[in-house]
Amino acid sequence: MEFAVPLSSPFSLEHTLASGQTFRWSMRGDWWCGVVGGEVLKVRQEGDILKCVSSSDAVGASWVSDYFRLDEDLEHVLASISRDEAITRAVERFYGLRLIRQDRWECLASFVLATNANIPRIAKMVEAVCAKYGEAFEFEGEVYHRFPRPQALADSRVSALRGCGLGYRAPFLKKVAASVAKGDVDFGAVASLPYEESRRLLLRELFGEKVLLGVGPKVADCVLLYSCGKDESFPIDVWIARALARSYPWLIGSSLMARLKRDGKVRLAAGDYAKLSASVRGYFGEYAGYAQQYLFMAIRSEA
DNA sequence: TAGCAGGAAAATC
DNA sequence: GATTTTCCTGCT
Repeated sequence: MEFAVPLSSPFSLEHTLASGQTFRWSMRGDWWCGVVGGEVLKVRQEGDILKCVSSSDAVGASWVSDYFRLDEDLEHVLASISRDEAITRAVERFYGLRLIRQDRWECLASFVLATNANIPRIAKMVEAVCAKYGEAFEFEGEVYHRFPRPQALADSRVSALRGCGLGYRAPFLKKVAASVAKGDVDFGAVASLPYEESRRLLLRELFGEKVLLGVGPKVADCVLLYSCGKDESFPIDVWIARALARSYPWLIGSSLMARLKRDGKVRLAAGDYAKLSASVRGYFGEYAGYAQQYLFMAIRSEA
């Protein structure tokens, strides 16, 4: 079906979909094309209108508006995070970038694959897994694959997952899928809690056991930010750590700063992550996650 | 807690 | 072409 979604608040489709928060979108001709909500969605921005084509009525204007969080007041968010020159420059440059509301299981599974990989590689791994384990369907004469159900990956063989180029990530993905398939991960409960508690719950610290192998603090923060509506979540990857070291040295503890300078590597020890996360969230406030996304784009664009 | 391995693709030289 | 790096976590 074809439909249009009017934009009443700033939005940049390009910056939003190219910001590394999601992995199943690509440019095909004039359209951004993705498989979301179990359907194909093609989107093109023409000024303050989004032109859309989807493979089902289920993915219509209200679905698109919810997915891109179009009813939320971005200007308010950006005013809130613009606390210094570095972030203000990033906001001006990538104005209209929005955090989107992704499927929770897909987001979790995708970021389990993200360790020690770059964005093109993550996208490749995700597509390979979808092609092998996701339900195939046809749209406009082409074959697409839905994101696999948790059970499909839980039932997979680790060796077959490795065949998708996952390497050591294969057993982690299978275990995470099994936990989700079994119902051990209550995403609804996670999403309903305040950030700190939701993070603990997702990491299963509340239950005293670690059910989710392959999900550390960074992956947990990505899942909370991109799929659970925790806008203050601030995932810290190597790029963000570099950006912080350069533009926000006062937010980084002196001992961590000294270590970063000493060996040049931006590898955060377990305790470092928690401290840095708290200090950055304290600085940027309730929309720290947006600040993270804009800073990520800014530092990446320099490379 | 600090150090290291992991596994393959992309980026860089 | 070889080497380094890569949106990190788990193990020792």
